[in-house]
Amino acid sequence: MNDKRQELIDAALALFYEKGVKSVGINEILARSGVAKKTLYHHFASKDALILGALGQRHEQFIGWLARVLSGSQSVDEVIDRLFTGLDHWFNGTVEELGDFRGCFFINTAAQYTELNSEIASYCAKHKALVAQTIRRSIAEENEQAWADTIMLLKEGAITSAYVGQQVGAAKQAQQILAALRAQAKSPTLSVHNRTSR
Amino acid sequence: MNDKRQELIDAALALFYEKGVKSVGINEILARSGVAKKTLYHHFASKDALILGALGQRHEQFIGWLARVLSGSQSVDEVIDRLFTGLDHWFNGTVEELGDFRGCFFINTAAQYTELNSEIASYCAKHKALVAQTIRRSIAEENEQAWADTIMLLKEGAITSAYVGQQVGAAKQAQQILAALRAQAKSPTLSVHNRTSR
DNA sequence: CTTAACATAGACAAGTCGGTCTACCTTTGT
DNA sequence: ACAAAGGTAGACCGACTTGTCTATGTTAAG
Repeated sequence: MNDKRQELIDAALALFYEKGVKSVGINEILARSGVAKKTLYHHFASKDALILGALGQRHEQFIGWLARVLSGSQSVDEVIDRLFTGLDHWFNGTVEELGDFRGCFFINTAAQYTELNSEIASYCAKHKALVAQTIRRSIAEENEQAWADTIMLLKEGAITSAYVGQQVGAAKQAQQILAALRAQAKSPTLSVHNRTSR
Repeated sequence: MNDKRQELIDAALALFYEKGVKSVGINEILARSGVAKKTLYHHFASKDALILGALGQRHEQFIGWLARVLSGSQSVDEVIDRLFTGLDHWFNGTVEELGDFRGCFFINTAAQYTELNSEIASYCAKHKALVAQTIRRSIAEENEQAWADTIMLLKEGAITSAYVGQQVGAAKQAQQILAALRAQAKSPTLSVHNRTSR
């Protein structure tokens, strides 16, 4: 049976995201899930393994949400519009799928596992790379895919500004910045910033 | 004497920034500083108070570095150039003043103190606001100060991308984006993005 | 010289941590 | 019917946590 394993991951992710991985003990996860300690250590070798499981679960959740938000986009402009509108909803807590907004789970977790080569820090970096890939693939125009990196940078800035800086309007701000960049890129007379590099 | 207090803060900040506030115990700070436990609790009411002290110290450090980097700037373009060149050096570990790059201490600490109204989370938000203010004041042109928010957003994105996403070139990427935005803002024919709003 | 402030080392309290283990129960396939 | 796999409850371990306290030493001002 994998359902005990799943219950553990669900409880762990909820608590980890709410309070931070270092602030949540094994026993709290057991109490919340109603699973016995022995069962936990039957499915996971250690707390770190459980954290990786929770990261994996959140990764699926987030990429799933992202893909749904971006699906059917016909242009870079549409990708930007959908993504940052979605982020705005997330920041304001109206995306049940992602839970109450408490910043990016991967950023928060990486901040607490500082050994750079740790499996956990690597997973967080990999997640970010896969998010970038998802954005890239949702851009129909092949010659515009370099926009994915710009979008990512603004997205990271918006998440951090919204959470740590408590700027709830950060997604809209980022969206305006991207709108300006797009307007410029489309202008034939002003091609200072050529978007084919990188 | 305040030098014991200072030694404690120095040791605490170094360890907290390197490993994260939750991963460092009081005893480790005492061992590193060579100060007695009783002395610590003479100067600080609790570990949280010591964390606030370390945040305060880092705030002074960072604002000091920032002001120095930005000092003498004559224009928004110059502010952007100096700031992101400085960030690039920081990310690549060539700013001894700020220590080995391990992301933003305030972002990392906020990620571990998730009660939104906690003194620690509030301090982190306040720090970000004061950084924004420092940037705003370094912009000579009064009608251009709204650029500070844009610069902040890109700066936060660059820090997070560099640390969590392990993209060492994030500062340069942000700088290119800002260069494009500036080029557009200066173009008389293309004023889609009016920079007086907030 | 005395007194007060500040320092030291480190035992100790009281609790939490991750993780192991015993003992028992339930489900499932052969 | 029986065995194996997976479950439960929770005692227990050793290490570590923040914070208090005793007992002693040093420094400086009046």
